[in-house]
Amino acid sequence: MAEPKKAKGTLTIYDVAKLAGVSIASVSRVLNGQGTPRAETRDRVMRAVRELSFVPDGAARALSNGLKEVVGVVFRRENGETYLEGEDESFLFIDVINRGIEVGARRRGFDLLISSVGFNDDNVVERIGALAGKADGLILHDRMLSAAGIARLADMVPVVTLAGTSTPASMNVRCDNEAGIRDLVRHLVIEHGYRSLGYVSGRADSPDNRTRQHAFETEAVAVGAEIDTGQAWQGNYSAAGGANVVESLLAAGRKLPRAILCANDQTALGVIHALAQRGVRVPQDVAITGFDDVPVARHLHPPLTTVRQPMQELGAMAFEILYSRISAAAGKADTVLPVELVVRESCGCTSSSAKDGA
Amino acid sequence: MAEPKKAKGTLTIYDVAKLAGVSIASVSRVLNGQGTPRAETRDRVMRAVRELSFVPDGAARALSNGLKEVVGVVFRRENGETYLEGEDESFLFIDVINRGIEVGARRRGFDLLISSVGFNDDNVVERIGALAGKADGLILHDRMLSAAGIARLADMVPVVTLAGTSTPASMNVRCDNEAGIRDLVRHLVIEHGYRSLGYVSGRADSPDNRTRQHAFETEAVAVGAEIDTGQAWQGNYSAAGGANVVESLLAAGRKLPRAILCANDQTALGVIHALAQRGVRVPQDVAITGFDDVPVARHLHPPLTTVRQPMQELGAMAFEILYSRISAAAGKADTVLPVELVVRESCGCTSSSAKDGA
DNA sequence: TACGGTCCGGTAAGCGCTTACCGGTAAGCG
DNA sequence: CGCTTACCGGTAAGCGCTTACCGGACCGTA
Repeated sequence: MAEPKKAKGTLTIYDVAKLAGVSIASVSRVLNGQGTPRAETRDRVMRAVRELSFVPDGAARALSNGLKEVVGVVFRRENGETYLEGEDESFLFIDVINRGIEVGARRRGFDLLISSVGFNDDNVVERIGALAGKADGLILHDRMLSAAGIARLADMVPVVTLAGTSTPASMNVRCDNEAGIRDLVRHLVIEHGYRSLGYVSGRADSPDNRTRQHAFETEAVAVGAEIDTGQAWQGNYSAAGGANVVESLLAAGRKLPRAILCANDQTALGVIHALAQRGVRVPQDVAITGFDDVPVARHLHPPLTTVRQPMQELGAMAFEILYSRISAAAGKADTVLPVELVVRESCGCTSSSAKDGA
Repeated sequence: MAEPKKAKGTLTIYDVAKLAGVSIASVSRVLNGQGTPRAETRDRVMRAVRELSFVPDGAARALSNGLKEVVGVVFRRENGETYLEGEDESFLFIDVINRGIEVGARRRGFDLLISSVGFNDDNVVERIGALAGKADGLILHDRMLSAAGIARLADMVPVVTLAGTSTPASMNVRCDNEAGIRDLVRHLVIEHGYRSLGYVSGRADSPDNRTRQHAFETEAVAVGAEIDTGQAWQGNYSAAGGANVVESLLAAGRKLPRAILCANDQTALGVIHALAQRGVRVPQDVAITGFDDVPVARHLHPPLTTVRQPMQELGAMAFEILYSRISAAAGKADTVLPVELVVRESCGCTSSSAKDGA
């Protein structure tokens, strides 16, 4: 406040020490709460720090401590510049997860170094590698990189992937897709007595989708329901994709199964819309379920029965796993978070029998 | 790929140098493209780097170079955990701006260190201060901190604020609110001949809002229109706030002005909705305009006449300003980006006369 | 053959911090 | 009253990198 300081940013612990009349070691100790400095020493240091608006240089601390307290987070941009309607949803997911990571990180004094990757960027691994050099570890969102790419990065720093699969070198955190689908199938078959089921899939390259589809087939067989499958059921996680599946199924004159599980809520939204257009009633003629429990799910007509994934916990957990790996060289390779069946009305339950998990 | 490396992360430039059979200086030079190493030297280094999956440590580089290549970005979370419907909009703004910052940053090899702040977090300045220690500069989104808080941070690192006002120590980037409002007022008064105007304001504490309101009053007077003002016109940037204003104006039996400017598109959305409820026709009875040009603006009934702000450019510009300050100790204190009037139909233009800027 | 000029590449210092180590002072004890 | 013990706090090394500086090798020229 008083002296004309040197060129901003050149302020070091030496300046503080000089002003406080102590050694740099004392300044460092006070700042980090190490040792047991005398009250007077502490005061003098604190006063000098305040006077100078001193903040210790993160790079120097990192170098000395071997800990940057920074975690790199990488996600995929849907496309270059503009944002489409449908994109909001996945955007929101990413944000909620990142928020979870941030909450977990803050608890340990870490900050988030964020980088997004476009669909057809090149040198992605190199770019993320550079990021890795500035962080203690990396969290990679869904569908970022090939297994080989992940392995290369995992060679440099600890890596946690989300909703993927763990590799020898990287750890993974995901939600319990199997349990979610299993609960859905059982609810539909055992409680409602539906005998025929269909599954509108998500993007073919998504591990989450593959897991869900596989769980669907396995569980349906286990409870003795018929399933309708095939290329016609291929969606892509979007409402448009879901509507398409219904259109082409109907156009081909196929009889719809009694209940249709959708890969995610967006898809269910499209399916319900397309069905309504054709005069098919939900749930009287066909029961529909989603997956995710996005905010609008409860406002659909009928309110959507779905599976809630704990997105924010997912992020927080991803950080925690990474952190334990960073600080203790140990971390669970594959972590599965529980999901929750949210029964509303699109499955055929009535608002009185449905217990909305909200 | 072959040797059992030392504990991951302990890999240094010395390891690379040893494997390549050169000195650390050569490794560094090759990695940074300095000097003119022989082709053979370069090859040996590159091969060793690849073999070891080496990435130079960012902290050490930063310490040595005096440049971290990291910019801190701070924004405000609307509230703790859940996300409300209306929040999406501002969320999106933040994301688009951040995306702009990222684009600008990438060009210079910088990454984004991101931190969000809750409404009633405490020690905000301390927390951001810690962030500042890990970054070369800070970009603060709208309405984060008091001027004093900003000043304290600006004492530590270069600071750019968005949509605020510059202080002696910090720089600011914003859109040209005055011009936007001026264009709107002129269009309504001069081209359409409306003689009475109203302005539904945004949050009272928003610099953007204050600027817009002031420009509205000034310009309306300048072109000789009557204006209706007062407490009744206080909105809060939300659709609900806009609807509220209309409700209470109507409930009080006040005659509406011929045209109403809204502080932002969200507000206009609420206003149009409330008006429709009461049977007031837009634009036949009352013309409405927004501000921002959010994606839905063109899909409203009638399509909304508004002002487009170059959000992504805003972010990119903020970074560029900050960067010039970091690298050359100079940066424009106050930067104003041009906006664009987007004439659609809610002002009374017809789709043929309106030239949609999309 | 000898000498000057180029060009590479190695050696070492230093970036700002943390902390092991050690020395000095004061209090406790015999 | 002198010696041990404890407690603070200072000195200096070292974290992994960049780069100024310098020396050696090789070329060209006389």
